[in-house]
Amino acid sequence: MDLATLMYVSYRAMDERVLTAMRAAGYDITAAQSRIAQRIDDEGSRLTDLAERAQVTKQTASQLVVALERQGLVERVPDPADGRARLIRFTERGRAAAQEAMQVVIGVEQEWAEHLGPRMTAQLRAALARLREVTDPYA
Amino acid sequence: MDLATLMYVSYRAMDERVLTAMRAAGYDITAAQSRIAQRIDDEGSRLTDLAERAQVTKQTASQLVVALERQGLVERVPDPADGRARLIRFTERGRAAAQEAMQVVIGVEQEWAEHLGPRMTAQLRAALARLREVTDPYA
DNA sequence: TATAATGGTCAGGGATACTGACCATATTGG
DNA sequence: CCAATATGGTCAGTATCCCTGACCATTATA
Repeated sequence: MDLATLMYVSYRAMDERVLTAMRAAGYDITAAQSRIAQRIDDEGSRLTDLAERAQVTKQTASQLVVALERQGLVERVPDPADGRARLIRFTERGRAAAQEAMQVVIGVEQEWAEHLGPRMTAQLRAALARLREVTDPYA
Repeated sequence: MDLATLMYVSYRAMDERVLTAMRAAGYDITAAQSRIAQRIDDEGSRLTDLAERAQVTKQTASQLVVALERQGLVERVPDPADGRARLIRFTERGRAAAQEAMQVVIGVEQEWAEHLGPRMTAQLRAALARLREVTDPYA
């Protein structure tokens, strides 16, 4: 099995775990919404930036933000620095959700670390970080 | 950045490379179609098995197979062992496409290996394979 | 100040993937 | 041996994702 497929398998497993946990916690969120939400800065982010970071068009990003907004997880406020722009930022509820999701990620990573052992875990992280240098267009 | 997201970044880069190359070679294939096609055995596979391996419903798998069939990449033949089932297998053109895709994957992996060096590449593969033991429901 | 660039939205469409209902063939328990 | 159940697939309908193209408002630039 090639490296990319191996990565996909585990990525997908994580995704599944996080979404299941979030649904159990009462958040009706999807994978794509989560990928956008993960990229919102604490001070708020512009749609264009979110789109670029998530590697989707701004139209797609906009749609996902609308969905997050409908669930009361984010809000859009005017950007004081630019009359055209609006800042997307977490609501209280959104921040709580983000933290909850992060807890799940940390938990799953701990499970993984237990299975791999500390040495292999460190090697995995180092290799992936290094690989990112040539695979992440927005690094 | 968490491990799963790091994996997603590189997985996605590979995906992009393969699809771009395939389109350049005249195959009008999508990522989802490719994920199904990758799982077709040389002797042919049943829809249900493909669906399970790709972790989608059989309805979704069926739809993707139809798309591959329309492009002349796969064909469906009755399964001699079971009157209900049909075997999905590559056509000549499909086999050629699969090989072409494999070449691209190998090429990209070589690029990655050059960036990481042989030691880190081996560590990455070993760690991912090990991780798969706890993340792949159909391993 | 006219032109171009940037931040976003609206409209429309194709692909992906799901649930639910259903049919045909195989398998199994009585 | 046959009724009940399981399995392999299809059909229909729908939500989400993500795209292209067209467009508007504001900002930056020549």
